[in-house]
Amino acid sequence: MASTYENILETSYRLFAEHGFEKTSMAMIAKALNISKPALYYHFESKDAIIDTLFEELCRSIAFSRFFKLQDYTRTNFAEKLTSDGLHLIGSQQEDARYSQIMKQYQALGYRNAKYAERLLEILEGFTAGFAELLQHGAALGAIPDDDVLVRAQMLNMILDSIDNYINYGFKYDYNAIWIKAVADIVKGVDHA
Amino acid sequence: MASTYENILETSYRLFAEHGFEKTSMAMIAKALNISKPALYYHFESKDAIIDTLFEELCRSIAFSRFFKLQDYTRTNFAEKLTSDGLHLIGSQQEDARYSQIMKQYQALGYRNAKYAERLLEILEGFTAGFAELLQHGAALGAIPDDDVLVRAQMLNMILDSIDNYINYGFKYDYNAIWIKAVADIVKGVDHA
DNA sequence: GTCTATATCGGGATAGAC
DNA sequence: GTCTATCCCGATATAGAC
Repeated sequence: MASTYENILETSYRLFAEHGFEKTSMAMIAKALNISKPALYYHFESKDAIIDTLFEELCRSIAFSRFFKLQDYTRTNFAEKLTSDGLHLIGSQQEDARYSQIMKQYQALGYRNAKYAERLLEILEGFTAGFAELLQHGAALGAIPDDDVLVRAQMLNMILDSIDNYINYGFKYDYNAIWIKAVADIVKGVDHA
Repeated sequence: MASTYENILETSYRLFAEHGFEKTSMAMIAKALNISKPALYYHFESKDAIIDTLFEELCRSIAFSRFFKLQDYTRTNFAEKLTSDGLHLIGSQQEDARYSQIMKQYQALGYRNAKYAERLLEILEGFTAGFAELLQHGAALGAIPDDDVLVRAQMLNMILDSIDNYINYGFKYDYNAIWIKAVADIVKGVDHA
């Protein structure tokens, strides 16, 4: 049996994804949980506190190193591994529609509260840095060209981020083909014997 | 002297970009214009009506064909023209910070009102279709390879969309280099004598 | 077309009992 | 930890005069 605290977070997450932060009132959350508003306020001092807590949880769950493990990449499997790790990430986001919907709202919150914008930028920068490190590693292995590593990393990051967004928009692009081609363009220029 | 109607739209646009739709009250808009709230309601029946009108204006101003003109592309200038047209679009968005901030809010609105989401998808799809047509044209000219035209078009669209987003985030990527490399990857595989 | 004044509603948040 | 009842505020929106 989950604690009330956890139930609140879980239900809030669902309602926020469905209706947005602004249109989800404390009354709605309470009703969905079959508890009263003051009971909510016992666990969280404000609606913003719920939003904040969810945000911190989400941020912790996103990290480049959770999806791309540098030590597994070798000269011969580099392109193949980069492809499959990316496809795995794409697949996991295609399954969880709520994730992108919530994240987009935190982006919007960034206007009024710099904290959100900064934290999200950190995550994106983390991915760019992760790709840069990975490509550097690949270049050192001789698996990919060693020029323009940063620009290549930024492109991979953008493509992956876009794929995430477009999935959320409901586009029926062939994301796997796009990612495969993106990786192919990155590794292009090196022969593999 | 601009009409009150136009002044309302202009001022609303500015305030919405600065504070967001929800935190911009009708009272704020009225005050900024030195008119009263009821005067606002004379011109627009609701706050949503202002938001809607701005949205329609914005949508009309965005069209693939405004930036990329098919008839100007030839076999020899194809890559060069695709690059410069894209850079031009990127440059114009770097100058207008408000544009992306407003657009992101309309994206967020899409949750509760499908109309916004659908219209924005139409625009994005218009760009993808535009790139597809352009690349098809380029392939017919012999300027670029003729395989995977759709995937290539989707990638260009994603990169351009991402660049727009990242500019808004405040990232200091080298966007010109990214776009140039994206175009180079697209045209790769064809010799130009 | 614009004003003053006001109605009305829904939201977040709290007091105090159990 | 949870409840009932209530406060308070700010928002949209309107009535009716000028």
